[in-house]
Amino acid sequence: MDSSSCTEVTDSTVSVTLVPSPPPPPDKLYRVGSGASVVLDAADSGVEAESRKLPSSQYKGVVPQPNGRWGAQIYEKHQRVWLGTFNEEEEAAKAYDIAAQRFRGRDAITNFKPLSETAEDDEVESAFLTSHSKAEIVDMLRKHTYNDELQQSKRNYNGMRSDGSNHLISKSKMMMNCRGLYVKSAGSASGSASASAAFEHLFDKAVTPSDVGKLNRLVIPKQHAEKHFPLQIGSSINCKGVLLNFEDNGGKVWRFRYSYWNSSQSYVLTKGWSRFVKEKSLKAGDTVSFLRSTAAGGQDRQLYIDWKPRGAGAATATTTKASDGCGLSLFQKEQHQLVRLPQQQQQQQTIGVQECRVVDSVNAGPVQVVRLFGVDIFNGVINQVNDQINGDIGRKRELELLTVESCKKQCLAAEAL
DNA sequence: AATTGTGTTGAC
DNA sequence: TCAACACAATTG
Repeated sequence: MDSSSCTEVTDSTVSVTLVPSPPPPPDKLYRVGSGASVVLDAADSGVEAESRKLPSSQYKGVVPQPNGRWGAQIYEKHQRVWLGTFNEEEEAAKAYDIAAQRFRGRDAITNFKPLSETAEDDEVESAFLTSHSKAEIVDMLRKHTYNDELQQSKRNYNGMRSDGSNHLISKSKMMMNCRGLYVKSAGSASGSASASAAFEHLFDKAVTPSDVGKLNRLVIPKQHAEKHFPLQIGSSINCKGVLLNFEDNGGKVWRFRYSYWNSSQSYVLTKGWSRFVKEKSLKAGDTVSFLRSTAAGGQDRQLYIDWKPRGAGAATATTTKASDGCGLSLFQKEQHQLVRLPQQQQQQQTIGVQECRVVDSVNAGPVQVVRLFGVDIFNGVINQVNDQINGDIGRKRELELLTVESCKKQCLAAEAL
């Protein structure tokens, strides 16, 4: 084995000719069972042999999943890049198209022709694509947040160009982005509130081996949990808990399910936590800190999470673990009016969602960068950086990004992503 | 237990 | 490159 998969390729733009989109597959097949070799098992009369196999997709880059869903994938450098799973075959096909355009250029062969309706939109989308690394695009596809992010970027683009300082908004907004791509209803509208940042340190916890182990959960010390993250009875304590969003120093938003485990009588962060551990390479003994911005609204408690290596004080998470880019400590630099994030704090059914952000306080270093929350202030730069990162140096990071598993299921959408 | 998405292989 | 198939790794 060589490089562990996940290739991040250089931005070569191959040109292929476009293609008439393949005929829409009218028939919906349904499958059952697990495992590719499954069998519906009918009587076999030879001809029926076909029925035991998963139906192939008529779309390029789309593969059937044992459970009836569809996976999307694209190849590059002899390696497969997984684009996620989707309920609808067309969604998967679309995901492939997007990836194809990002990976192979505008003229890449796609399932459906133009990505966007109007020429202008198409233009914007292309720009959007190229302004993000392949890994980012893939990540969005896997998380089903692509559409949203694209929308956001469009808004920012229209609404505030020519205003020097808005570049960052675009990014941060995108990071905060939450609704799944299916959400059509209720829309946009929501204004934005500004988070004039002031951070309140909630508490720290030195993670235990089990916090970073296979259990995929972080135990929140009871006293802290009850004080800072009270679970509301009706909505969560009994079932799924709530989803909390945090943003890390790289500007990445992390969502963890927070709930109470009766069995162990403890408060825990579950879903999503393992990913954080993995990406940050958290080791037992390291410390995670939870913060909250005291926003004007008072009610909108944005949460942040930070972490530092065991050694305490100085080491820089960033350096050590290359995760999310610069460690601009919010604590120090704070007051970066980072600003208005879409306040879509919609709550869904039993699950409540809160917006939070994570910060890396460790690195208060002299970093004087133009990166805020890991985001470059200048768009152009973003690309370069990304592409560099994606070069050899950042292979690992790329990997992480790609592996960062995805929120599967649309539940996410439902769950308020 | 249900699902995802990776390992692999063979066809193109 | 690509998709089919098998199945290990993750999540729920």
